[in-house]
Amino acid sequence: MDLSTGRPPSLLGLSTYLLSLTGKAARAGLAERLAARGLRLWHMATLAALADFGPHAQRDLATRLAMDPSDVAKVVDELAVAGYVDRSRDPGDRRRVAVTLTDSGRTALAELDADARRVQDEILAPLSREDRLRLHTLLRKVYGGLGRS
Amino acid sequence: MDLSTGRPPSLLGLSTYLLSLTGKAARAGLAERLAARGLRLWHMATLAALADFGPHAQRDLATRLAMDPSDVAKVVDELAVAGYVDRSRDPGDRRRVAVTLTDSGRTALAELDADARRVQDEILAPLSREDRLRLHTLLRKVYGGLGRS
DNA sequence: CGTATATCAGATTGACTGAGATAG
DNA sequence: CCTATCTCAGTCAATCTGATATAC
Repeated sequence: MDLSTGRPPSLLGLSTYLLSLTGKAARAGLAERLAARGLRLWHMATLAALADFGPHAQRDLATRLAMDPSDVAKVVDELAVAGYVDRSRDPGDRRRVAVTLTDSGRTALAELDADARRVQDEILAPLSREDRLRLHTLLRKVYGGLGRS
Repeated sequence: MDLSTGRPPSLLGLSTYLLSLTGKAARAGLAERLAARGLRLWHMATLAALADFGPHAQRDLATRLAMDPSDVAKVVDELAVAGYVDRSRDPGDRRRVAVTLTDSGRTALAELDADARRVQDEILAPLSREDRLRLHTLLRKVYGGLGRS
């Protein structure tokens, strides 16, 4: 049995299969780096949302990142324990918990972003600078169309 | 709180993040179609491997598709129950179980492939024909580089 | 009273681990 | 005796459900 030819060509002919494989590799690569810091992907996404848009209620974090509200509670709790975010009750609506990025959190995010770019450099190593730009543009278009149909 | 701006721009600037999102959408879309037929992604991948390369020992299927041998046992068993594959002991090495695609399996695979192409058309809807070819070429390059470093 | 937010416990799923049975 | 294949039971992590407490 010759396995040198690798995966089924009929699957490799599907762009969506390639998207799935490369996306999984990207995800796994970054997850591994984050794990070395005791964090997971949701932690980084949450910090990024706070850095880009300022304080959020937890419900709004869930909406923005398409994550489950019950998981937000846990992730935010872990970030608070690490000192990366502060939590405080919204005085105007005491059901809501305002989550704010700390200076320590901002510093950590910068390191996570550097990690992410290192992983990206590894994953996209076969592409020239121009190819990387082209790929990014195409993926943005595809991303923009998700959630319709 | 304005959530209309969506996900964090600092993440959307990462091609690997976009790969992860679009890959997940592709995976979920196909998984949904397969679920309607009582199948999962591994079932299709297994059928495709058998169609492209002929009969495999289960160990070789695991190697080719990078799937866990213990999961192969279950997937192949389910495919056998559905009548899509036949199992028989290899006379030359009676440890090995030769898995062969049946006519019924080949017919089913053709339908699954049609499903996959429909999902792909939805996912890649924002792209022109030329863009789709470009994307495919770029993804093949990226795929070809996976597993080094 | 009905709805929204946050939180928790538990179900579910996919991927992986370890051990045993059979064969080389 | 050691290794390879197949199989099963169980673990682990990520995701999602349901229920509860509090506030609007």
